[in-house]
Amino acid sequence: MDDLDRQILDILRRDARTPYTEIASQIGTSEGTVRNRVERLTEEGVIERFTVSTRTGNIKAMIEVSVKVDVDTTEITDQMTEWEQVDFVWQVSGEEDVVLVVDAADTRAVNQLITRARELDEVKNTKTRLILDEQLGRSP
Amino acid sequence: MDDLDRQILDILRRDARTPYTEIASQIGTSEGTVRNRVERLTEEGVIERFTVSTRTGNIKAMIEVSVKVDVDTTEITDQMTEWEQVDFVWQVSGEEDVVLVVDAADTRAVNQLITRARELDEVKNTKTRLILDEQLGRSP
DNA sequence: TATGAAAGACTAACTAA
DNA sequence: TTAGTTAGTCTTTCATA
Repeated sequence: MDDLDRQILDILRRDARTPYTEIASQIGTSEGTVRNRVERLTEEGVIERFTVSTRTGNIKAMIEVSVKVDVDTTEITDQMTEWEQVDFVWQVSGEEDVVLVVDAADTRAVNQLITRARELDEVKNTKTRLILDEQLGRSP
Repeated sequence: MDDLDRQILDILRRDARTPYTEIASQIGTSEGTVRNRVERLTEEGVIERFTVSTRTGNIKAMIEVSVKVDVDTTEITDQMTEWEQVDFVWQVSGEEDVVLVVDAADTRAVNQLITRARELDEVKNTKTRLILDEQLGRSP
């Protein structure tokens, strides 16, 4: 991972559809180099996936979930990935064990997700935060 | 937003490089239809951006930051988006005001970010959670 | 919804470090 | 031996009917 890699990632994070030729001219190298490096970064797992970030609804939120001590958290998270309007399911350290990042149509939909989580026997408690604003960082 | 849109988004979320022709054949429509819909979804803002998700380091974490009451949070978040290894900066409701989603080389790098946040006069407190596992949801 | 033109990505052969 | 370049070819996208 050198500086050229970081510049490529920076451009792709902002627009993953930027043509290789365009990236190449921005960072002063050839199309082939960019292509080879993107391929390498993908193989190495530095690039996890090419994706789209969406906003299907009006509300983004984090639902923090505490599960009971004797429960295999992965069992819960596997279920939650199947729920609609859930973008990410994170297992985290700290007070709570699972964080759902959701993109919901409205507050009612968020509430339904919270209810659904609370209805699981394994879930002790939930805490919800609305994401009021999201800014993209510089990452690499 | 009908079912076809949802199917397209579902495919793009998993691999945003899937050719329109390939998407079309998967969902039983024409290339032109897929292209027009992706274009529309992008214009409407349902697709926020085409991007890459990366794992440049070994550690992903959330750093929750409380700022003082009399501070304009946006001033802080604008700075934080410039910090390296920061993927997202969220302004959130709840106990804390800002959440940084970071992708750091190692625990030391996470610690440096925490220190950097704590050094800001406007910051009251921080709380960090490691993201132990990330799963992609079904979202739309 | 087709079709052809234009843009972009890929192959493979080559060069340089 | 590895990274970078480039010309030619194939694929995808896009505009038009």
